[in-house]
Amino acid sequence: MHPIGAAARMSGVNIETIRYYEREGIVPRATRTPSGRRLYAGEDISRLRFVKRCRDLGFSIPDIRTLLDLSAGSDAPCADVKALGERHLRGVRRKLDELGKLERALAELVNRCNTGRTDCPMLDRLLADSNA
Amino acid sequence: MHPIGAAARMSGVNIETIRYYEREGIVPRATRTPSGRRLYAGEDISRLRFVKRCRDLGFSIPDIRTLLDLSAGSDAPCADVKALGERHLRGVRRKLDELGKLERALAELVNRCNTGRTDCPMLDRLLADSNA
DNA sequence: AGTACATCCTGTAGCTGCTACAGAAGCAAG
DNA sequence: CTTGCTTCTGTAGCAGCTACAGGATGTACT
Repeated sequence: MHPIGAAARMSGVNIETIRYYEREGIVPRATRTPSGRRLYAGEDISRLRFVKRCRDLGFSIPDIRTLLDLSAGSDAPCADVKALGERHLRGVRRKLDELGKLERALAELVNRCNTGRTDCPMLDRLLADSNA
Repeated sequence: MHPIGAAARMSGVNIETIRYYEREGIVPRATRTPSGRRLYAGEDISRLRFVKRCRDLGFSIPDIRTLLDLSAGSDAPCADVKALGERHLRGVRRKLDELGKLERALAELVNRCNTGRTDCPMLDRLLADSNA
């Protein structure tokens, strides 16, 4: 059994975040020492790692809750997990697409800027009232 | 002079957001009718549009403040504007890169899922304690 | 035993950029 | 004069943490 600091190091989730997850019910309440300090067993740390992996993949907290529920079920309903993953993937691709458009627009704007003179094509564009 | 609803329609910035920008000092305090309603002139609406364009390009509020200051200066320091744009562009590209990695990882995970059976490769991966 | 220092506790406030109320007041049309 | 739209202020909420403050506890060393 490890105190929260060790659990944080082992899981890659930081201390404050672990406490936050506990408040939110993402991880179960830790057992405590007589003085009230949290203690984590191996499976608790695995769960923290699971949550961290999901977060790194961009899953939302509600999605993670669902994934945890699914993984806790007697049968692991792969179809549901896959559906959730696919939905999330579509969201990620949409964002990727939007960010790509943004990148192109921004790059074009920055490229116009030839720093030689004082007047600024980028600023002019942003300030222009026409949308042409 | 237009009331806030018209200003919102004309600028594409919604009413609550306009008031928020005013509170934050992004746009100057609007003049008011005797009864206290906000009134916007053409230049106010241009400014709102400027802010909107910047937000659409992903600039943060502090960055927009800087851009507004730069554009208000007697000389428009193109070099500074360009530098800010480039810095932002680097940030966008970094995010794009990260999101791309995430997309690949997620796609691989989802692809592994063959919904036929009850046990779930994706979940297994997320749950696994090894990082192999 | 004393003391220094790290770690931990709870509870609350802050971050970004809005958005969504509630409850009151003004305004325009029939 | 009533109906219904718009606007007002002020406050709280969203996501997902992060950063305190102020106190207790644990550990290591002298």
